[in-house]
Order: sequence, then structure tokens, then C-alpha cells
Amino acid sequence: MSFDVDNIFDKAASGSSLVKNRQALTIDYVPEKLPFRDEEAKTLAQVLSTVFKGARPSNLLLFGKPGTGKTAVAKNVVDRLQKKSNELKIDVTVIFINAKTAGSAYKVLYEVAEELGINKEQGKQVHFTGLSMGEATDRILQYIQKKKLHFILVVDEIDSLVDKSGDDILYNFTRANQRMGKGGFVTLIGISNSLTFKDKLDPRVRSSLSEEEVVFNPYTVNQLRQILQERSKLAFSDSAISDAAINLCAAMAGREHGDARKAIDLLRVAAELAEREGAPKVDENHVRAGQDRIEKDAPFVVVKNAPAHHKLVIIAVIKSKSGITGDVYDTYLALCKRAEQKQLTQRRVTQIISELELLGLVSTDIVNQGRYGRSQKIKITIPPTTISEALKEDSLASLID
DNA sequence: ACTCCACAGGAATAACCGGGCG
DNA sequence: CGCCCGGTTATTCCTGTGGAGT
Repeated sequence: MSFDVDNIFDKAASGSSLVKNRQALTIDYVPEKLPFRDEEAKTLAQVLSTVFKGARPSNLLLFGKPGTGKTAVAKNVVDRLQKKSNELKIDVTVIFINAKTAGSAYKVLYEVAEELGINKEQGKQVHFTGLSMGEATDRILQYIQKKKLHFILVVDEIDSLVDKSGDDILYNFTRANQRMGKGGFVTLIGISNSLTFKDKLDPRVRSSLSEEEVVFNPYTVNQLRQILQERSKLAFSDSAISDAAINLCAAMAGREHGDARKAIDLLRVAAELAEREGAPKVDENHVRAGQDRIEKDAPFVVVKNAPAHHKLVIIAVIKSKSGITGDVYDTYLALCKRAEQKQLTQRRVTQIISELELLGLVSTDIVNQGRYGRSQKIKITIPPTTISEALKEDSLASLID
């Protein structure tokens, strides 16, 4: 074992790594040029350019499947807008927020307040918690009005915001402009993965939020390949990656729908594997191994960090012979007894199962057994070895046999 | 054709937590 | 301090349902 470790250290220290710019392979990296997204960027820029005339740009909605470059285009354009506004000495305040990583609707408001610097001022601050949503929104809008800010708010993954807490906030923000009169204004840019997102909105919000729309289509395999090639030039040392490897990456990621993020992720993991084994260049085998690794890694982490009862349910699903809800619930009850845990209701357990399904750990089929009722058949979708691995250091590990 | 099982899964509501407010 | 606020988890109660058995 120890020679492996030494080997890793030596490789890292020698500086002859395959990757010269690791940053370029991360999700956060926003490239200067975004191939195949000129049209979208242009539309976005055109809409936003109104701000240089001192008027309020229309609200925007950006749609598209994951990994189609929505976030990258938005960040890219918005960055340039900010730079330009600094040059021209026109005040524009841009804030970029990811609603999903923020967590809750309130935290979105809190982050906005934080970024705006409201909390550094005297008086009406927006604290970490304690205020009502309405009050927090009001304080932010008042601040914008008072300072006559030209405010552009980009909300990434805006659908998760609406799913969790409805469209009240959006309503307040979109309506704010009428209330504010001269001086300040707010432009909202929403980014959404879901094409049906608009249907969930209140009609009033819908019409004002999507004054303009930009739809991002998935990349084709060919386009993915070119994107990867360009990114590789930035990230890898000369000839540290074979064309075949890049092609395979593009093909694998393109198989579902052209998800550039997945493709780049795959490239990064493949590179890490190649480096670790001290290979002279990244080849197709590393890509394939990377794919395996990605498929296996995500559930491992999820299982490991899952709450106790979720783990119990997972174990119950594995142990129960039939996988039928009633059966799973019974084995779950038995497990709770052995682990001296409180027994949750069946309702809650079915809820947990559907959460596990969303996480991709189990799959369910509804089966009809006529006279003998109608229930779900639950199956584990990841290898049980991964689970016992993930629960190794857990106090519940003893329950798996 | 009708029944009726064994649940699914929605809605309302409660219990609890962390944290600011007055 | 008691209270309110929002968030999350869990319970209670409920209506809906496809098809094997009759």
C-alpha cells in the first residue's frame, strides 16, 4: 500500500501532471467564449443593454435542460455587463443567486440583502432569520428605492424556489417596479431546468416574469466534442489526452441529452484516474472507468449522509423478500426494534421511499394484485455492496446480514 | 358486473427546532 | 422572557384505484 501513496505524492510533486489548469474542468468555470451559444448570448445582451439608456430592461426567463449552458451564458453576459457599466460609470447592481444551493426562499432574500450590503447599514436589516417573508422583501425593495439602484437579479434554478415556497416572492419583485416609480428598478432573470416551470406560476407573475424568453437546446454530440476539445486545450498539457478519449466522453454524455456539464465532469474524473495511475495520457479506458466511478460515487455519498430512518428503509428494502410495501414496512418495523429506534408510520415510510426514488437509490413499480390489493414493488438500483460499504462506520451497519 | 384488498398519495395539521423580536 | 416566524419531519385522516376473485 505505502508505495502507492509515495507514488501519488511523487507524481504530484514532480509537477509533470497531465492537467495544467484544473480550474477549467470544474463546474463553476465560465469560459470566455461559449461555442454554439452566440444567439442566446446576443439576445440576452440586447435585452439587458437597455440599462445603459437608463431604462429598465425586461425580465427574462432562460429555459433548457441541465448542461445546456444557461448558467454559463448568463454569468458570462452579466459579467461583461458589469465591466462595461464600470467603464461607462453607470451604476448597475447585479446579483447572481442559485436558489437551490441557497436552500430556502428566505435564504435567497437573506443572501440578496447580504450582497446588497443592506446589513452593513443602520436600521432595516435583513437578519438570518426571524423576519416574515413579506417584511424581508419590503426591506430589500425599500433599500433599492432609497438608493435608486438599477438592480439586476439573476436567480439560477428558480424552479426550486417556486416548488418550495410558491411564487409570492417573485410576485412581489415583479410588481415592485410599479410601486417604486422613478429612480430604482428591478430586473429579474430566472433560469430554469424545467420546461413546464411556467405552468406552475400565477398568471400575473408568468406574464411579467417572462417578458422575454430564451430557450437553450441541448448540444449535439458533435458540438459537445468541439466544446470538450476547446476545454481540453485549456485544461490539459500538450497531448495529454487522446482524441479518442474526447470523442468517447462526448458520445457518452450525448447519449441521454447533450449535457455539457456531465461531459466535462466525466473528463475531469477520467483525468484524475489517469493521473493517479501515472499514465502518460488520458485514454478511452480512463473515460470508461470514470463513468463507472461517477455512477458509483454519487449514491455512496448519499447513503452515507442519509438520515437514520432513510438508512433503515434502505436496509429494509434490501432485506425484504418481495419488495412489496407491506413487506418492506414489516421488516422496517423489525429493524427499528432491533436498533431501538422510534417506529415511523407507514405513510411516512412511503414518503421516504419516494424520496429515495428521487435520489435514484431505489426504483418503484406499481403492481396490481387484484383481490390482494394494489401496492408498490420497490427495488434497489445500486449494488448492495455499495450500501454496506457506505454504512461501514455506521451504528446501523450490524443490521445488514 | 361487482366487490373489495392493500395500498398510493394528497391535504391538513401537529410537533419541534433554531433564531430574532420587543 | 415569552412570542413569532419559517422550515422540516411526522402523524392523522382521507379519497382513489386496477384487477383477481366471486
